[in-house]
Amino acid sequence: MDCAFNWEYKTLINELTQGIEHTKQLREHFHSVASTYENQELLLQKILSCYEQSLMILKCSGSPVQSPPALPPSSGVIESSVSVDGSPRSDHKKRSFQDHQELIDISKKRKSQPTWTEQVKVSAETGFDVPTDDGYSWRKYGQKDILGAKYPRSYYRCTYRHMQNCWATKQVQRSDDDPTVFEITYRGTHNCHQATYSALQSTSLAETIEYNKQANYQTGQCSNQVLMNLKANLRVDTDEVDTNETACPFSFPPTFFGLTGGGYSPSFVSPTTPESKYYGFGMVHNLHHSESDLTDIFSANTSTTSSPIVGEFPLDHFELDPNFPFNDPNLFS
DNA sequence: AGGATTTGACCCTT
DNA sequence: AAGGGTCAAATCCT
Repeated sequence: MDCAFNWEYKTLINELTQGIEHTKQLREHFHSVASTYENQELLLQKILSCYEQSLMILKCSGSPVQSPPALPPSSGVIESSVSVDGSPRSDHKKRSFQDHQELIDISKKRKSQPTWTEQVKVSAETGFDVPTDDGYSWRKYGQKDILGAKYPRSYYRCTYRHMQNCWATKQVQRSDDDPTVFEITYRGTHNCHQATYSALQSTSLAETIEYNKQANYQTGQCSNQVLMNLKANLRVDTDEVDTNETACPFSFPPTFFGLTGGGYSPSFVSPTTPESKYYGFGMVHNLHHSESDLTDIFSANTSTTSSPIVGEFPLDHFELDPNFPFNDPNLFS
């Protein structure tokens, strides 16, 4: 059976089921004295979102996601401080053909990574400082003056790049027009262990609408990426999917689906957050990714399947930290 | 001492 | 060739 269709079908069912569940909850809220307007509004948004997602899936079903090509032999080795033959990487001039080919693969991979931006406004409370805590642990690896920009651009990569082969990066650029606004460009998706926490947060909170409105409905376009985003964040059973070829081990930061910083509890933000300031503000998401890149995305992410850490997030099958706050009544509300 | 950040140099893309 | 992205040695911080 066609994997993409299979997944779309399941996602659709899942969306509609969730819509029913939310509607039931809303009905209960109507009969509850304790129910607040905000809660009801939130449920309404959830329901609307389910309908919108379902519609989107139906619209997109005309352009099914293609199965990814087999990985090139070298793509499993993404990057290391030494080359294949063990020589130091700094010796670029003597790079072998194999190394060169490897770099090309890496380049392709990076280029095809899903990319989206957030505009984050900081406030006086945060000291107008760089918004660093988005639920993930980042390490700064570069800073660069950009032509025509007043402020330098900072480059961050996932702290667990080498430990867990997580290739997510982000760029932080302060806005020229409004220095309190930071444009954060995320590239690639986390497949490190912290992604599990964050993905769970994203599903535990209802503010998943903002992203979709801003990034997808706004453009009126139907991207396969959207489907993959859904796949990464919804409770879809992907058991029947061949994980070697078509699994989409994506998980997006908690803000990716419009989750605002104030929406999730700092108590379980990131396992380790060196840059531990907490920011809460509205964000605008803007996904930009070409559909033609999809096959590369699959390739890029399937290359991580050999890793012991799996970023894929079908909630039915994930592994959880035993300390995870399941008892939190708001967790799955 | 080990990890994080800074920063100049290098590489790749356009 | 220019500009952006990344690397890695040097430096800083805890």
